[in-house]
Amino acid sequence: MSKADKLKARAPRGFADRGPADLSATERMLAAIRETYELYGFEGVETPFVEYTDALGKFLPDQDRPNEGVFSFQDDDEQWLSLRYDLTAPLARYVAENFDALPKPYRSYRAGWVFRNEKPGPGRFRQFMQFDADTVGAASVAADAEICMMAADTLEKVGIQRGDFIVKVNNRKVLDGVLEAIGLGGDDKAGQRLTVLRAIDKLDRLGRDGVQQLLGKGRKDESGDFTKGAELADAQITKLLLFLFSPFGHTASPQPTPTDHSAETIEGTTIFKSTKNALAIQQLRKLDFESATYRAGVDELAQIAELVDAAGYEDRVIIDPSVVRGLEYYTGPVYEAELTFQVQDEDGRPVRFGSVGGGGRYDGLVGRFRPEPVPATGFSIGVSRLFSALRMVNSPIVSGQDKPGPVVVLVMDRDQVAAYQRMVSSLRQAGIRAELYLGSSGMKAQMKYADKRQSPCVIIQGSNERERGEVEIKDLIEGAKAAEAIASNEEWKAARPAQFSIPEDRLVEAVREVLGRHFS
RNA sequence: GCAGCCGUAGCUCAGUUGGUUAGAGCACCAGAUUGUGGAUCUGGGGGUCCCCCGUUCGAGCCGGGGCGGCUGUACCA
Repeated sequence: MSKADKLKARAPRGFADRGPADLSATERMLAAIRETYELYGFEGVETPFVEYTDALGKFLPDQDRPNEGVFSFQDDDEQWLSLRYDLTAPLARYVAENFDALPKPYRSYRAGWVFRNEKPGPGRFRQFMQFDADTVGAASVAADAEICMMAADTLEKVGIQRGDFIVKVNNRKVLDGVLEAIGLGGDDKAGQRLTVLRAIDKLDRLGRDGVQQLLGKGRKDESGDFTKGAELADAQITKLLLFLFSPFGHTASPQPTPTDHSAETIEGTTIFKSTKNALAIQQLRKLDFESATYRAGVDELAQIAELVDAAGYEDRVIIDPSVVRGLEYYTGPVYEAELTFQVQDEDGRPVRFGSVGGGGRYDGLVGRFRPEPVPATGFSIGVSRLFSALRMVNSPIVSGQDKPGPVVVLVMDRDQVAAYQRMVSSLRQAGIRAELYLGSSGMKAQMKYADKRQSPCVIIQGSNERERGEVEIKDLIEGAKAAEAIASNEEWKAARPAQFSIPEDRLVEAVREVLGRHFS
């Protein structure tokens, strides 16, 4: 059979395998997140990967494009099912289904895989993990403030330094109020409102000029592709910019970014960067848009600011009116956890990491299943994104030393496998990772195998040792160090560095000693 | 989705105006060493030159279409 006839071994586009190093590092990171969530009083819950499509709330697949955005399929009874694309909608379903039994407010966390059927890119997969925490049944913005503080604690817990991240907070009511006040209220303006929100959402990436273009006629990107704008009048744009930059400077990071300036001039008014949430609230009140929604939203932000400032989080949880988040179901406070440090990619170009998580209040979601309205708020961490960020800053939680490989018992004589297996068993019974070499190659290959497995040492017993009732232990870590000084192969072989012989009944003891040398 | 760039061994890449059997380094396997990781030397396995169609006596190279990758942009619960 020629190679062309063989199946090509490849993971599907946008799906990734994970090796042992990733697995254990991810596990450590998840444990740290879980610990923080637990500390705040949240409890675990798990829901399935698959939900009824209508429970996910987006849209029923139509016949032509049943998998637009989500992975969907039909059950025996014609019911549409979908792989979940976030953890919020499934939680809403769970809470509604178990409403009477759950304590309220119900506070729970869960980590899990979610799936999105869209074009993958670097660092962007069709299967990825989220780690959420939600408070359901609490209308008070104290719940929102708490979740923001918890997000900050979580990032520190996994090894992001204070100052290298911020949790930005805004309120959809504020945004809605501003849009209303500049004449974009009403159902007929829904499309335009959406375009405006999308433009605002891009502030940190495109900067003020880009957003200004998108609010007006539109913007052309580097490749010459044109994005149609919201077609707002200049007066409307000015008001929006005044709003966006009112507590100006809160997307700031130690390094310059497109949005990081110490002052901004809009229509002759120069606005200086403020660094205090209370000041930001003052500014927002000063703008005084003619909208009850706006004032209610600012009041909520003021409460949140007061709570986080009182708890000493004012340098990490920051009011920022440019945060938009999802366009689908958020109804009140929205938040976004952003990493503010810069790193270099492989080509040495500076890269900003940006958002590693976000969330907000979704008061309408559980209510879809219930006769009564149920307020809820929650936060979601993009586990994979956070993980690669931690890799880049070398957080000890992901770069910590991996556990050593197994002690490998070499097979010198095929007819002695039972004896070798006995050694393996005695090591295992002593709690030491160990294995018999199960391949068919010679000794040299077995040494290479042990090396690749990161074995701390190998056990050697040929006929010579057996006759004396001994085994040889070769310390591979020590040996590798010793080898650096050896140039010729003859010397290398003769020296047998870091190798010693012991009576067979002292095997466990001696291996323990070797392990103790390197992994105390 | 749209736009630009790109596609030769597991990886990084050479490959002349279109001309024998397509190369290198690294990696892998084996031997030198009948029982020792590294280094060195020698040898070996690996390719539908992304795919299809076309032009040509002849295509890795030229043309068209497709697929895939990267970058930007759009969408994003």
